[in-house]
Amino acid sequence: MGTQERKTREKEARRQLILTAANRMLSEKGFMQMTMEDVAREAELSTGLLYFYFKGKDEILVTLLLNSIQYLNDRLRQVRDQDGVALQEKMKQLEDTFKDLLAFDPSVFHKIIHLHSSRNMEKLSFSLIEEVKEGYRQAFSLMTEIFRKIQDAGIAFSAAPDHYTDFICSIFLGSICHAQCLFLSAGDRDHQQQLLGEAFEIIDKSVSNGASQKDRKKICNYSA
Amino acid sequence: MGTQERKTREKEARRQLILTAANRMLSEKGFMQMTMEDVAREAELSTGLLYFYFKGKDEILVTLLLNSIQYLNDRLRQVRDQDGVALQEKMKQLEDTFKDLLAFDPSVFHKIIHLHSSRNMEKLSFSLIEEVKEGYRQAFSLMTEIFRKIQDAGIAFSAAPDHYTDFICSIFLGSICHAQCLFLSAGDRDHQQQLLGEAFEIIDKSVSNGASQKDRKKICNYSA
Amino acid sequence: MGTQERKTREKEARRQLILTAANRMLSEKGFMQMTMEDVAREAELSTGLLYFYFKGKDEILVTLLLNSIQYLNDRLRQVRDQDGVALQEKMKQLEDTFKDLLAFDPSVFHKIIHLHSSRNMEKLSFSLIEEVKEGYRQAFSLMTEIFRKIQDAGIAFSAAPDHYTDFICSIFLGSICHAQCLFLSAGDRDHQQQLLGEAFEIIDKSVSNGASQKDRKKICNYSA
Amino acid sequence: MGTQERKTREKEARRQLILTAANRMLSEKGFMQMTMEDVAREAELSTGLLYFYFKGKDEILVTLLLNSIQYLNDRLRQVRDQDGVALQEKMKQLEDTFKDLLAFDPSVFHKIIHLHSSRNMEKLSFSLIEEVKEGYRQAFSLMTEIFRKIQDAGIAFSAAPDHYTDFICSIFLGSICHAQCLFLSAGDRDHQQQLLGEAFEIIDKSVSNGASQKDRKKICNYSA
DNA sequence: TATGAATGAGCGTTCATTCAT
DNA sequence: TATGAATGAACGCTCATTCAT
Repeated sequence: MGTQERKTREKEARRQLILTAANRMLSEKGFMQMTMEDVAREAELSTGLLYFYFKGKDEILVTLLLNSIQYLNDRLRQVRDQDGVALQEKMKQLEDTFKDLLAFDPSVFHKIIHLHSSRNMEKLSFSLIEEVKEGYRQAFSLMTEIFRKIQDAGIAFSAAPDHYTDFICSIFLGSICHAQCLFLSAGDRDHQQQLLGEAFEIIDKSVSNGASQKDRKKICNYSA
Repeated sequence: MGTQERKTREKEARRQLILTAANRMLSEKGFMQMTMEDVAREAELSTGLLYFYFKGKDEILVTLLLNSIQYLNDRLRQVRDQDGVALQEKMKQLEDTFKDLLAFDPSVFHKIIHLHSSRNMEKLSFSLIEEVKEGYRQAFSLMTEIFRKIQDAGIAFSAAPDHYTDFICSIFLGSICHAQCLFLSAGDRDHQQQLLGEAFEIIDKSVSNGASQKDRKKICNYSA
Repeated sequence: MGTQERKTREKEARRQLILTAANRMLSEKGFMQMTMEDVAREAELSTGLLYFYFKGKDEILVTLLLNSIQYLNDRLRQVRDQDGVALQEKMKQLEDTFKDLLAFDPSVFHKIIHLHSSRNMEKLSFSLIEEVKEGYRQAFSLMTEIFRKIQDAGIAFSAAPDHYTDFICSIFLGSICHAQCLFLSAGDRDHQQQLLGEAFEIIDKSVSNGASQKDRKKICNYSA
Repeated sequence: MGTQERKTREKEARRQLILTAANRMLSEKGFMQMTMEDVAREAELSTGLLYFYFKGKDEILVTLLLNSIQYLNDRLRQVRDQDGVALQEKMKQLEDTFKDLLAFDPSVFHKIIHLHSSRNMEKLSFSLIEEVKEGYRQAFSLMTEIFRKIQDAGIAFSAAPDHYTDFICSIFLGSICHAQCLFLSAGDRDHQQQLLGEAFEIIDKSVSNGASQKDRKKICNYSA
């Protein structure tokens, strides 16, 4: 019935409310400094209610991370499935994907970091950890497929597709981290997007260069 | 006086004892899980004494980080100042520098991460923060100098030297972080060095490619 | 009216449903570990509804205890009123009564214990406490009557009937408690009934012995 | 050195201070209602310090229980080893032992009860649980030895010594529990000692009766 | 210098109870 | 009657830091 449906919707809305509030506090204070009371206050709810919707603090974090992973994978799937585009376009799409992920979740890096902070996973349910693992695997797999497609199109990559996946992942994560170092040393803000952009620029050029040696004609247009 | 000198030396030795112990615990448990009592036990000292040598937990962390930054900068200076080597050699030296940094301090990444964890710097003394900033600046500056030298030697870089600095820093930090993701998703160990190696391989090739088009003769031997 | 009556009946049925569920959870988890949500889930009702039928968690416990007390008193009345049986038979009936009480409510001991746990009675309504008191008094009174009858029949008891009441009550409660100690120390199960049986055996024999000295002829058949 | 020794003594004194405070609060409020802050306040210490001396709330309880068990076993050993006393004396000594245990630790019953409250032992260290088990076993074993000695002396017991052990244990525990029932129903205080006394009186008489039939001469004086 | 006992604020979490619907 | 989301006080426990000796 409509009533039942509305309730379900409202419950989901509450969950989202909490997640949004947690995300705000997470960006503001970091995971360790964020208390459940912070989240409750930000969401204008009682602390107890948080535990009605989530098993605990860690589950909130992981749920948020899973959201971001899903966002990334959705975008990666689009990039993979979109045919008839030029190589540079594919790389540009990848760059935009990561930039948008960063806009979608500015603290995705910190979520990943905390999740891996050894002792924090022990309290998580097995299935939730599995979801994260699966999310990671899908992301890696999708990226590798994309790189393979590019390579199959004749572009001369200097390494195997899965190495490119690792390479791009490292650059994504590293750009965020290095941006913080720059922020500390120079005081500027928001280098993340910029660093990512510059890194992709370097990669793009080197790829074009590499490509040029093999099959320059094939660069512009290839189909899956 | 000799006595005074000996005292100073012994004090410094104690500090090192604590730092070494802290480093061990840091690798073992991570910063949040490491308690001051852990450090004291590992150093076979009392907790109270830690506060005689260091202002607090954070200061220990930052001191350790400064050590690692200094190690890095020393190495970078050597790379910069060593003349008469081929381009590939310079890149290889850079790669080795970072790999050695990782061996020298396996938890350097986590130190950086924690330092930036927003609220953790408030308790630190101004001068200590300045030291870190200065260390960062020097590292960036040294790397940029190195890249500039390479570029000056006629190697066709696809970007400005300081962008390469950011690029390499990102890759260094990102490789460590991504290695953890791989560890979670695949269960393998110790991808850090490997990922870093693969990343440098990709860069090397692209640089060679780029270089080859411009001035292949100049690659092999250049002098500052 | 019939409708009214049905409603009353249904309401009582609901109460019983809750009580039964609570009893199950009580045996399974113990009072402190049993949450109201446990009870609600077990009864397939909502938590809120529990508070329509009962003032709170403690009231459920006490209501269950009252049930068991009533069961005991009903049985004791039967033992008291049944004439023309031998002495040993009376003692056997008493033994069976307690054993059946234990079967009827395996957690009666824990209910009693919790009720007495000092601060737990403060929240209970005056009348409910009075009911428990009255139930206790009736049980003690009934048992004393039974012992008096036995004594009046010429059996040489070594103590006054009310002392025997206390004695038997202590043995009943103590057997349950001691069974738990044995369970902890030896790991065996279900000593309750056995301990109770052994205790009664000891009592029986000593009573027979004592009796034999005075008036053995009167043992076998006496009437109230 | 003297200083070291004094420190050790003072530390032990602190432990005792906490245990004493906990015992007071335990009698006053019961285990569940007693908070660590209560104990700290009563001992005029900070809550944190409690955790320096004890692993947690449960460990305090068990330590107190172990104290009482040790007290009991010491007394039982004395009873067992004292030769050349009459049978009645042995029984009287047993009675006094339990009465003194009750005076030594008025809440020993509640400690036992809580310990057995299923889920509470999970947090305890294995060795501590083993100590309790061993304490129980020793008590049972000592009592059984005592009863065997009495029986060997020619006293006609109506049951095996270990059944008598169970019997006496049940009566001890049951008397305390039943005293609470009486307190609730009648409002009187301190029936514990009295009930225990009455119970022993009943047992004594029945034993004397039983004994008289076999070997009255041996009652008065026997040696191990 | 060195010790380690002492502090105490703070946090994650639980759960009996209430209340809007 | 019935629901179940919402409340919020309470508690056990941790640990960086201090301080008397």
